[in-house]
Amino acid sequence: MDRCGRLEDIPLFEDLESEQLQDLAQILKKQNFTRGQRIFTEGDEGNGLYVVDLGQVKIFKISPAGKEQILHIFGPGNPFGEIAMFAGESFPASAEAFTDCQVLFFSRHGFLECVRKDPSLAFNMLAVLSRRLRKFAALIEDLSLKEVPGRLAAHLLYLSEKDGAGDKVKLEVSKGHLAALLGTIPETLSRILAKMNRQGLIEVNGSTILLLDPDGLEDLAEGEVKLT
Amino acid sequence: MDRCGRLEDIPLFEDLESEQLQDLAQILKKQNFTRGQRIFTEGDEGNGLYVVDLGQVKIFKISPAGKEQILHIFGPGNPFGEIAMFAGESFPASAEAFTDCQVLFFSRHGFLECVRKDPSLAFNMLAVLSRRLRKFAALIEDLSLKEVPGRLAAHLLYLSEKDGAGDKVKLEVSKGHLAALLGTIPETLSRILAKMNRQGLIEVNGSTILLLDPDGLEDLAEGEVKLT
DNA sequence: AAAACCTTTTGACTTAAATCAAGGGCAACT
DNA sequence: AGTTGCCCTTGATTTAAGTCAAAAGGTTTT
Repeated sequence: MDRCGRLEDIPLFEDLESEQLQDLAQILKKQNFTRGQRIFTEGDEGNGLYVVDLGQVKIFKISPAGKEQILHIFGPGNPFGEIAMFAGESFPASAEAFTDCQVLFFSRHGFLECVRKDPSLAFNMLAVLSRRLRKFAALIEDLSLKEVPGRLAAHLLYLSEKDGAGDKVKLEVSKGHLAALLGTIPETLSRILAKMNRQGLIEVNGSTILLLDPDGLEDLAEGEVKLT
Repeated sequence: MDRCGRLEDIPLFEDLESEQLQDLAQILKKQNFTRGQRIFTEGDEGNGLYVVDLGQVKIFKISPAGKEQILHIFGPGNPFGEIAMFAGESFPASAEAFTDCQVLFFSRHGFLECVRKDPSLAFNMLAVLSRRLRKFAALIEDLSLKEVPGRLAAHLLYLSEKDGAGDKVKLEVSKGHLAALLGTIPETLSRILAKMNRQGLIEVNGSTILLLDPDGLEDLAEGEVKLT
């Protein structure tokens, strides 16, 4: 989705009564942010729900030492800031514009009203939250039980599946950001890419990566083999 | 909560119409498990929702090498297995009886029917999922951005807050399990406890830990100081 | 009380990944 | 063309934490 022309094109708002769509359209406010601009910060009080309309938004945590763990990079159609709506009021992580972007903002009260009225919206929201829990569970598993090569292999396979583009994967983020997504640092990522390259698992060309040995990557991702 | 006598005592079912409570009571099935018994395994098809009635249930991931990351230890009143209900069908992690336990099981179809009928149930479910997302986000932060002493310090402070028992914390799980909860191994945990002891941060007596220097622990948890 | 079992601790060692520091490649701008 | 700045890579080193092995404490069983 390149842009959310109509509300009903947003997965979260699928199958909604047109009455609710109108209500939502009423309370919606568009906001613009430039690349790098902070949308909200961990700990801030959450006053509503955001949906990416245009561009990309990064959800992340950062340590005092400055190391960053990216939790999500959301594109058009993805809601964020929802946790604060349903549990407590503070944001559990920070959000900033990953690219110049436009977001739709729905006030807490108005949105909750709509959820209460339309079971479809509640269901869609439950589906969104469940998918994110699943994704987080996978990330926790990666961080706790896998080493960086395993995480990288899993990520590459995930990308190749998602894009359906065969064995050629095009990174849509810089390698530095990929490192933050994998819970490591650029230097380590660089070394591991080089090592995988040497071993004939992949072929790296700038931000294009050719998966030469998907089975080998699978073994790495499963933790059955080590990258020697 | 020591046991869920009535459904309406379960937070998830708070504020429900009595009609829905009756529906739920209809479809509910009680199941018993003995300590260590598997309830379901990651990847299994999810056919319904569980709620702990008696005892404790462990939700976890395990690596091929046998290292375990515990995601939750749930006591009475806590639902689990819900992600498979709302997003995809497979369980994202495994569940086993942490103690002998009894769980309530609600079939997928019947439960979804209730959610559709009663907005309160949807809301309660959204709150549950949101709280878990928040908890997972914190765990990801810990694993990615903090070292083990920081995680341990954070956990101890969390326990002391939760129990409200001043500065004396009683571990309800073995140190081995605490290690798996923190994403490390017993040896490492043991060493770090000993080190914190030596530095006068805590005083360990079996499974009772006295927090001698909460501020120092706070600094550790925030990553502002290192345990030398 | 002895045996068997499980948990925890301690020590010596290895290893994965972070840190520190420097250099290389590439694009944008002047 | 040259400079600036950014991103990426490479090398040397440090460090946190995992591994392996053994011993010490406890608890339950027989």
